[in-house]
Formats: sequence, structure tokens, C-alpha cells
Amino acid sequence: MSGRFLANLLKYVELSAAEQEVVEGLVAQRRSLPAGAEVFREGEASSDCRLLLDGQAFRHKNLSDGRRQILSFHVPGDLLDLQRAFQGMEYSATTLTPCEIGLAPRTALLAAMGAHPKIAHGLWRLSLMESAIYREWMVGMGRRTAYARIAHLLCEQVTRLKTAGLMQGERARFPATQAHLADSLGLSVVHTNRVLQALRAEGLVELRGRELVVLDWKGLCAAGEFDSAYLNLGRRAA
Amino acid sequence: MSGRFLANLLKYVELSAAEQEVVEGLVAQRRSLPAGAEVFREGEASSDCRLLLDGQAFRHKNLSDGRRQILSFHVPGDLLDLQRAFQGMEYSATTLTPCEIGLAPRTALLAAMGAHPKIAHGLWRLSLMESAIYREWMVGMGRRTAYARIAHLLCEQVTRLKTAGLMQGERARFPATQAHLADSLGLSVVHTNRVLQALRAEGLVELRGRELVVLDWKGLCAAGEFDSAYLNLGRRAA
DNA sequence: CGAACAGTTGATCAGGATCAACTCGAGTGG
DNA sequence: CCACTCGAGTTGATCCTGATCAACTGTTCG
Repeated sequence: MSGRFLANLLKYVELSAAEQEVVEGLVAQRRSLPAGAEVFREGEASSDCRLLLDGQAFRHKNLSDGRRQILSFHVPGDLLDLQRAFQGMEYSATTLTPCEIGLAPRTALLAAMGAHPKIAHGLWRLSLMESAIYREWMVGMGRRTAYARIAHLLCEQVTRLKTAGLMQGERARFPATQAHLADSLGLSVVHTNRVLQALRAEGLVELRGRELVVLDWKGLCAAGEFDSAYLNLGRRAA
Repeated sequence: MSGRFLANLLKYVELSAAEQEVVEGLVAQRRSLPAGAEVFREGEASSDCRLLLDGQAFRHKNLSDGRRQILSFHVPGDLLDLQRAFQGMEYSATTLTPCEIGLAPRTALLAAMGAHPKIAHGLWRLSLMESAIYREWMVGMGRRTAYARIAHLLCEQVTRLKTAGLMQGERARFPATQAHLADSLGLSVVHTNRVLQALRAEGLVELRGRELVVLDWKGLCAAGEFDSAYLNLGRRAA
């Protein structure tokens, strides 16, 4: 019932068969959403946490004047609102592609965490990774040029898509538009467009239509000062 | 041994006397640091997590060219590197004032979390709050003007100082320099200085020497589009 | 008394925003 | 089948927020 999520968790902790069953049992319902649909909205109350079982989505905050800041992009297996298990929700989530969403009752999650330290441990690691990504984005928005910021984001996305098994060689479906990139990086669409053209002209990446092609991975990493260490890839040991 | 930390935790969960004792027992050593001292450095290995028992400090990442991005400011009771209990360290921490640091062995922390779901619950909430603050900072750096960003940060700091009992009425010791503010907001020192002058001229806040005086709280909140909801103040219930 | 650091001021520069128009599909409906 | 729309991407021109550079003040502290 929650395949991708369990798989994601297993990258960080070993779980016994019994524990794995508990995780499987967390998802009480499934729900399909089309692309561009709101998964949940800032301030909305709910007793369920949302698991992204399939598809891609993003979290964002909306400003009073209609602009928005995208906070993170998500791949299958991500927990969108663990937050909610403990306190109020202060951001929204929207799908980029058609998505399968799993609903896990917050009480079930809390119970599982209480009864199975290993499961809690895995969830910890997921949310610490999230924090690590936030920190990296802050460095970008605070101190990097648009050029480096965009290159860095693309590197991060490629890395995450790869570990989620969503890259075919050097290419991947990339559902985010230039407007999404702009909203995640604190840039205007126009400038984002121009920088993407520069990256293309330099033979580093191509991003056209909904497809991303990495032409020069090393060069792209250099352009974005990207070091994947913060993503703590596949380290199981604590 | 870990008074302020326990008090901080108790804002978020109720703990039995036994559980409180476990928390007290986490701090195996104490250490005093002068102002401006490095608490730990990016990449540095350690088997202990650092608790800020007294004083103020900040986390930051350093760039290759010597610039830095400040990630968060901390008050007594904050856990500086829970991160470390699970994975590698990718940021540094430095004191703003003389500090008392508590060392909690990572194994002890993990054991306490495994054995006492309530303690784990409290730690979760601390780190979720942290994430919430990160998100708010991202909105600021991505989408707010320097003016709103600075006002917002001051609002946030005032609120946190208040809950930490560090405000005397409308004033507080404020150890961060303009350079610190600039490094946390992604601005230059010069511009930070000018905006602070504007806020002063408008009668919103005064920040001189190491003292902060709030002159017009409502006005300051308006200038920073500040809404304290994301800080989840003192909500014990989950 | 002289560093050394924090804060301040002025002048100039530039990265990126904003505004406006236009292209290019991919639907969609008549 | 064509006209129409609508969203994404692109281009050019102009503007402005905030960066950078450089100098100077004031204060603290050894």
C-alpha cells in the first residue's frame, strides 16, 4: 500500500519484517490527483499526513500579493507534511504531475513512532535531510548568484531523481516549469530563462519542454558549487 | 545540569519526573566558551551533541571565498546539532556571547529517544520548529525586500527572546552585530545599516550598540509582514 | 596611544526586476 | 479544418534595489 515510502525509509534504517508491515499499514487510504492540483493548503486542518506515493509535487508558501515561494520539490516516497502530526500547517503543497497520495492518520504515525524506535529513527532522518536541503537553499538564496543558484538546484534535482530511479541515463522528465524554478530560487521568470539559456549555450544542461538533459555533469556541479555531501546519500549507519 | 534545555522541552511536552531525570542526565559535561568562539565546525566529527545552556550563538555555513551564510540564531535551551546524532555535520556554530555548552553523548540521546517516546516527541517538535523558521527565512530571502526582511527578522528575534525570558519590557541585549544580520539575510553590511536607520527614523525599532529597543511593535510587525503563527508558541498539545 | 572593530556616509556600479510584446505548440470548439 | 485560446518560453528596453568601494567616526580595550 505504501511501497515507495517504505523503500525510501529503508535507505536510512533497517527494519524487521514486522516493522515493515507496520509501515505498510500506515497508509489508510489512497487518492489520485491530477497535475496542478492542491494537495493541501496552508492553515487547513486534517488528521492525516500525506505521503507522495507516485508523481512529483512541491511545497510552497503564498504571499498576500499572490506571489509565492516554493520550499521544496518532492519525489515518490516523500512525506509531505510530517509537520502536521505535531502542530499546525503553515505551507501548501501542489502537484506537478498526476500523483498518487497516501493518507496516513496522524495518530497511527505517532503510535508507530512510539512503539518502534527504528521507525522513528527513519522518520527523523528523512526530516533531517529536509532541513539539510533547506539550509543549502538558504546559502544559495543568500549568497549565490542566479547562475550558481540555478545550476545548484539542477544538480540537486538530478541527484534526487537519480536516487529515486527517475533518471534514464543523462535525461529525465522534468515537470517543473521555468516559473517553478524562479519561484523556488527567488528569481524572476525572465532572468531564470536567460540563465538557462546561458547554461545551455555553455553545453552544461538542456531543459526544454518537460525534459532535462545533463550534457556536462562535472561542469554543472562546478557552476553550482555543488557538493552532494549534504544529501547524505544512502548512508544507513547513523 | 541541563536546566534551560529541560525547560525548553517542557514547553512542548509534559514529562514525568522520571523522564525529566533522564533529560537532566543527558548532559555529561559542561564547557564554557568566550564570545566569538567556534562551538563546532563544519565536517568536524564528534560523538557529542551540543546544548546551548546559556548565552547566544548562531549556526552558519562558510563559502570558499570567505563569505558566510548564517542559518539560525540560538537562545539558551536550544540544541545546536541534533543532526549529528544521525549523520554528518555540514554547518558550523559560533558564540555571540560567552556561553555555557552542555555535551550530550549521541548514544545517550538516541537511547533516551528510543526508551522514552515523550522525549522523542519533544525533540521532534524542537526540530520541526527549526524547520518552520528555515521556511520563513526562505520566503524572506526569496521574495521580500531588504526592508521587510530585516523587520521580519527583528520581530522573530524579539518573539524568541521574549519566550526565552530575555526581554526586559521593550528592550533586550542584542549581541548580533549588523554584519551578523547582513550575513543571515543575504544582504551587505552597508545596506543593512541604511535600512536599520530607516526603521529607526520611522520610530519602529532602535538597534544601537548591543541593545535593541522596540518602539512600535505593531508597526514593526506590519513592516515585516510578521505573523508569529509559524513559531507555534507554547502549544503543548500535538 | 594605537589597534581593532562596529557603525556610518557618499559615490558608483551591476545583477536582476519589471514591463511589454511576440513566438510557438497543444488543445478545443465551432 | 480553421480560428481561438491559453500556457510556456523568449526577446528587448528600461529601471531600481541593493552591492561594492572607499573613506571616516566613535568606542573599547590592551
